[in-house]
Amino acid sequence: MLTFKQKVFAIVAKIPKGKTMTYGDVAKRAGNQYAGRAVGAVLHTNFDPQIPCHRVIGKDGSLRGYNRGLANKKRILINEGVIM
DNA sequence: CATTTGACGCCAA
DNA sequence: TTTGGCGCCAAAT
Repeated sequence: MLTFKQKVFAIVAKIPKGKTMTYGDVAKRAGNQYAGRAVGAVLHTNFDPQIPCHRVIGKDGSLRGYNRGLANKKRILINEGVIM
């Protein structure tokens, strides 16, 4: 049985390049439709550069946080073709 | 074990 | 359109 955060990591790691998911979406996939906050908390605690958490953004497309710097995250998203 | 905190999301004013 | 408030969850202390 994977813990919530393990699921979150797995899901985030599965996000295809050039694509983005909202925290709520990930939460829903992780098993809880209302665990958007928890998703953010999990990603915040995880400092693994191998986890493309930069592809996880707010529901309305707003960047929230990033363990490597928001500016970097923004840059990466643009670089991957995720333009709003 | 109980309390606090935060990278959310939706609704009402 | 912007601001404020409420509900929800898991991790950290």
